[in-house]
Amino acid sequence: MTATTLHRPTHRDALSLLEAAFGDGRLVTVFGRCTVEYDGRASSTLGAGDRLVVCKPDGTILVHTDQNRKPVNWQPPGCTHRASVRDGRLRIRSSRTTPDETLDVRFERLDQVTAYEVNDRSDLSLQGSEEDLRQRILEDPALVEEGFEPSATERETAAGPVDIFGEDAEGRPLVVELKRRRVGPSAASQLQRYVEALETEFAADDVRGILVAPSVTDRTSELLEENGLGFVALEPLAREAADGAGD
Amino acid sequence: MTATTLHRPTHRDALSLLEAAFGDGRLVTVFGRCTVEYDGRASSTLGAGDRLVVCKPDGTILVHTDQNRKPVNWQPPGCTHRASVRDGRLRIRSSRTTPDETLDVRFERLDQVTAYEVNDRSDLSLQGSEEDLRQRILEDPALVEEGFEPSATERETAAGPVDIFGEDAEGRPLVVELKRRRVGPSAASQLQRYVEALETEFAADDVRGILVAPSVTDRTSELLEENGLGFVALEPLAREAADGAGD
DNA sequence: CGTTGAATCTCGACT
DNA sequence: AGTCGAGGTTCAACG
Repeated sequence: MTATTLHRPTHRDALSLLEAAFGDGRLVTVFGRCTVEYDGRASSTLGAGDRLVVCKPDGTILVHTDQNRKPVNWQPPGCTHRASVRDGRLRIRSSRTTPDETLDVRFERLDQVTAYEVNDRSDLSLQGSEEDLRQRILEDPALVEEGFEPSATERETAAGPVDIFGEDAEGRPLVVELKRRRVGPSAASQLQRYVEALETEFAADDVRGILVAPSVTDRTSELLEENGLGFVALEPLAREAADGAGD
Repeated sequence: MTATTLHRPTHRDALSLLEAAFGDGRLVTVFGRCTVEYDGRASSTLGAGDRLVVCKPDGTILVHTDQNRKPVNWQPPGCTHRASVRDGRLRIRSSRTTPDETLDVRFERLDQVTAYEVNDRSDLSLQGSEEDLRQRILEDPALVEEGFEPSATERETAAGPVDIFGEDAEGRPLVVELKRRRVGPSAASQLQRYVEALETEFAADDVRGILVAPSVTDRTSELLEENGLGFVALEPLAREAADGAGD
């Protein structure tokens, strides 16, 4: 039996299932009317309402309403779940240290409690990250510029590490800043700081900077021009139709 | 009845409940063995495993494994859920446009399907945010410095909007940058850019900058000194024991 | 441990 | 719809 369910259980019966499930590594969902209090890095209170509470065997707890991707309250992995009954009401408390944080869920009404046995050894395979973009360019540096020769990634500068560092066709230092999606002015000023840091380091004034991203905002485009920085439109994934690539 | 549950249903019975629930705004959970494919801003594939799938009436879909706070796959609010049966297997597809994104969940085994009616009008009350820190300072500007007189929040500069702008006891322009938690060098350079932008704007060289945060890293402290910027240790919430406030 | 930076960031606010 | 900035960001990598 991979799923054990109680419908409209008493708070004590719910407690029994929760304690058993916490003990043997099952994932638990509780649906009902509850209030939630959190105290830790910040603090919050949430009045009564119907919510889906998910307790994972790794110590994660999620409180979901009928809206939004983000849980309205939560605890990260590594927390300790404890269930109890106070004044005849089920309470789930999840806490951790460093930092000290506590989440309290008090149920006024229980609609359903379920414990699931989970078997999942499969890992997610994701494409389209900034890392993919880096790989793409290192395999074919001409995507940035004909004659570009990368010499290092994550090279340290006084302004922080740069994504790709190398030389252009004429032997000038070239800094490449990567962004996996459309970027604003912050990326341009970050690139400018790298260029300035390297010009100081080399006591030179011919360090070049190129921003590689799918597209940039208008203001960013101005900033790049003002600072003599370049831009190359490139997406982390090669698309069949390069429809909205240029901007 | 706020919760309707099917145990080990046929894929067709599950489809019926899903279609009904999607139609009348219920929240649905499906637990079973499934594969997941995503394509949109990035793309991913996930092999077969046991997962909890949550479909919210606002168009959110979450695929949770037994680990981590983050769903292994998801779609944000505003998506359209569609359920179907192909080759005798339940499939849930959630998609949207701008950007084009699709999530496909195919079930090999169904353990449980539940539809919940959710009533939740309660709003979260959160304390300890940067907004709280701003309030604290505007109510008592001396927390930053004796004689500080704020004149504007979110004042625009060439380097972007500054958190709090005003004058010090001697009438010099003063920029305050707020951070709700311990900060790194980026906050210091951001503040420096504000000061420089305002010195250009005023054609002056006496613009001051103060960083307000619970604490700063060592390197950041150096950066602040180098640039003649100030630092005030302050937390968004007044704590009973100001234990780790100074740094 | 803390520190750093990406993320299918999410989310709200504002233009 | 696009842009911007905060977040109890989360998360993994690295020192």
